[in-house]
Amino acid sequence: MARPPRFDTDQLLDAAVRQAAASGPAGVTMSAVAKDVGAPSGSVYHRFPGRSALLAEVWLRTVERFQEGYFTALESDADARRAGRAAARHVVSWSRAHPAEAALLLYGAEDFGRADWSEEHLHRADRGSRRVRAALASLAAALGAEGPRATECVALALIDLPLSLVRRHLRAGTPLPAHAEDLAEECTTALLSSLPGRTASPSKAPATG
Amino acid sequence: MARPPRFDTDQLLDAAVRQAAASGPAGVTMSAVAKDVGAPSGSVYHRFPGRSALLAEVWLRTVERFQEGYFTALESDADARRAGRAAARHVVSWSRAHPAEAALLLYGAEDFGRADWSEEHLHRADRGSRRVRAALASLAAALGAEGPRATECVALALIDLPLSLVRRHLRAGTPLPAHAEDLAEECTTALLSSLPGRTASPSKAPATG
DNA sequence: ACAATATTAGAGAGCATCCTCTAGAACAGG
DNA sequence: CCTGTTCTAGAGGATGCTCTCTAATATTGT
Repeated sequence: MARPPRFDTDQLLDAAVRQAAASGPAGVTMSAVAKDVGAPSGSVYHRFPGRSALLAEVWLRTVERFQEGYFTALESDADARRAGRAAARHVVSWSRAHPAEAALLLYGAEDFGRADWSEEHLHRADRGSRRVRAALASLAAALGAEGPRATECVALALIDLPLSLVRRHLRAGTPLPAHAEDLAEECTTALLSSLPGRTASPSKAPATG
Repeated sequence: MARPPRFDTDQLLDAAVRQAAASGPAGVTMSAVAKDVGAPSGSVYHRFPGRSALLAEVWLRTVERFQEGYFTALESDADARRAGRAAARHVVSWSRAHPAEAALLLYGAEDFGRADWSEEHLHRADRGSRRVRAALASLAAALGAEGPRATECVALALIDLPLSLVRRHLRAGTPLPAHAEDLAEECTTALLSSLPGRTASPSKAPATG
């Protein structure tokens, strides 16, 4: 007993992603999103209580969609080194498959107005980052390297480094080259092989790389 | 035969840097800068023809100040590997010494309205990036690795990776830890040691690439 | 002292955006 | 058909920002 929606939430968020990729988080205005899908601004406000909510949702949806495959890759292999390589590849290939959403990932939650988010949105964000931190720490432990410094190095290898590669090309406007996944994997391998405190020795499995 | 300025260019640019570090490039508004130094908006427009010019100047001044020391580090040593390590350290230590300006470096020229820049500003920007590309390519060649892929890997090792380290802490709001320079150097060393096509050998040697 | 000039000072027009508000349209169920 | 709910539709106020314009002011050289 209700009128079916002409513009649903995902449709609006898709438009928000396009805007963010094109003009940055600041370009995600309620009117820009409305115009993008051909809706009046009232329809956008019907779905989201305000701009902060829209920004939070578009950021969280993107991050969660990315993390979905990322965790799968991270847990794809019992060997920590191989799992790390798979994760690095995933960052690049996911970005290749979803360039607009990848452009979003290059920003941070602060750029999407985290300061104005609701409790619930903050909670969702925290949940995600805690999960990432835990996975990275456990992978570092599996590699035999513990402590915050090792975890930081693993984070650099498995997240920041592949993202840098993507950022470089998105900023330049050039498409990701075909060998980008290989390059990311190689670089990650190199970093993991020189973890502080260790040089190279498997956790439970043999194999170096 | 002229009245001395109460608010000079550098003072206004310093305020712009503070604003950009605090609220991103979008937060650099003419009125925010004016209020920051306690000047009326007219004084800001007396120095800069418009917002695009202010954004261009603050971006270029920051990049050029950074590059000044960066190139010195890159050319500090005839051995390419040592020079690369010095460059990576410089990225981190400069960011530690100039946190607000480092926050700016984490953005890109596009975020500072490059699309609206004057010919001259575009020229200054191009000049800088050409010089960086040249230095990286020459360092890659000195390492015996040629081709765009090797250059890209060197860029990752000498720029993006140390910047990622800085970004991680600036985003989190935590200060750069004392060992950050060491960590950057180690990671860069690891990457340089595994350049595509090579593994390890001195500077002028034949090359595979 | 006087003229010339660079600069401050700030009001206000023009514009875009965020958000509110009211009116009505489309559809499911009785 | 009729009722109730969800949603579209878009006008309009409030706010904030860019930029212009006029007038006043401080300083130097003569």
